Amino acid sequence: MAIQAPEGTRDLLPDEALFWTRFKDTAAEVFGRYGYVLVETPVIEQTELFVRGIGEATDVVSKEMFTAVSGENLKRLLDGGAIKAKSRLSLRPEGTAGVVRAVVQHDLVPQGAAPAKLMYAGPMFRAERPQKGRQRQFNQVGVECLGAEAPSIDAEAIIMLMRFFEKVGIPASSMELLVNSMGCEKCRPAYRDLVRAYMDEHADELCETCMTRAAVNPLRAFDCKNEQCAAVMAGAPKITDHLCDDCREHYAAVRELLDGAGVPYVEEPKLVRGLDYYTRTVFEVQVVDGLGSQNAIGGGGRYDKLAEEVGGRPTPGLGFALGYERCLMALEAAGVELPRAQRCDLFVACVDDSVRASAFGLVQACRDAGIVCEMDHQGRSLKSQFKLADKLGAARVAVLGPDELAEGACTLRDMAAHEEARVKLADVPEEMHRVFL
RNA sequence: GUGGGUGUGGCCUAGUUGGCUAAGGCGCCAGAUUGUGGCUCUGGAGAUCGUGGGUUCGAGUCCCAUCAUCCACCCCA
Repeated sequence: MAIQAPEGTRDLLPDEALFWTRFKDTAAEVFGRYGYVLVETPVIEQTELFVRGIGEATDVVSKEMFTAVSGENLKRLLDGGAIKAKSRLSLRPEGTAGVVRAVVQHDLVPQGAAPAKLMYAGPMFRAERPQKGRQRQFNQVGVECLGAEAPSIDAEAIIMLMRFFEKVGIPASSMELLVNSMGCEKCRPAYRDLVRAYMDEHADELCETCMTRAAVNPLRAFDCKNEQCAAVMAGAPKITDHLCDDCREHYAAVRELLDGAGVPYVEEPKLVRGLDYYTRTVFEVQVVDGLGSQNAIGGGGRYDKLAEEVGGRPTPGLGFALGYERCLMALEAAGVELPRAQRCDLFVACVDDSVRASAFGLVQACRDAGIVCEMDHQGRSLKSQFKLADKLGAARVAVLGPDELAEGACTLRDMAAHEEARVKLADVPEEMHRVFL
């Protein structure tokens, strides 16, 4: 049997590859207006980075990472040996950890400096079972702002995320922005204990996994899809009622700025993110339909302690990631069509084999002049050359036969207008430019 | 990792309670008088029915396994 792409991966064929490129370009253009510039970090990082940054207990790290080691080190591991920490590598499951690592490593935020605003776009890898809206290799576009904790940073990032979604064609009416604050290391532990205590009181009404969560990370219980759990958790203490003064003010300021910008949002006290590094502001953008049960197209938040986790000096940070494939599904649900990658401005058709060399020369001259030009390479009849030209969407067809060649010209046909005219071969590139510019 | 659905030419499908040379549409290729497209018509190529076993006189149709895929759980973008 022919070899197929690995489970949960897929090929971006020409039309989509073009769309993905434009998607990234649009992101760079929109985010660039807010001062964000592109960085490229490795697809593999030391496993340690993700363990420390994202959190060892998170699902992403504990069971969804692809580990990468060299063949030689793999042999050592299989033989029961040990390898150096720096040789333990993983394919990145998300983009933030790598960018923050790069910021720390290259000291992009020296003390007293203006914040670093960075964006990235590329594949992420998670060893999950694929389903609608979830693959093992998928593309994300994200931004990270390090070195500023002002609520205006949170607000502008959220605003530009919404602006981007609208720019690529996702109807505002089909999106919902959820926001919440998760507090900081000062107020969250106390709140977490409150939730845990509440859950213990209702232990007999909650599912098993939720009770496991109560011990490890009680906040995750808010995500449980079990109806009864959801009902019980609806009565649990809300983080927004237990924020410290600083966090409450910060959160209020973010909302005020969003209000001022006219960006609609829904406060969702149950919104908790699955990655350990989040503090204070968290947000998520969901689409109403078309995405199955994976309805979040973007999400992020503040992570003021992450730089320290990775070994840097204390540096506040904020970022978000958006899923390209999920956006694509949202666009398809909205009826947006992808552009065609293949195009052709001019097709040179040969009447018989005697003119092929001349035709080849004409094609080459046009290409050198910047025209997308093609000819037949399979000895097709003139009739089928026209069919091919039509299929390629050629705007003009240059017919080259013994008659034309005798006078150093070709018959240039306007496919849409059904009109033809004799044009000197040397004048074809110029004529094409006249038509298209 | 767990659960369920699906797997027929490049694509989408038909295939009745297992039975004559696996059917249709799209697409592809070639024609429909003299050097020309998009519509229409005609003809043609192309499938050992995901793979490997098994039951049977006989299996695309039943059973098992395996692979792939889809959907859901978990979790995330």
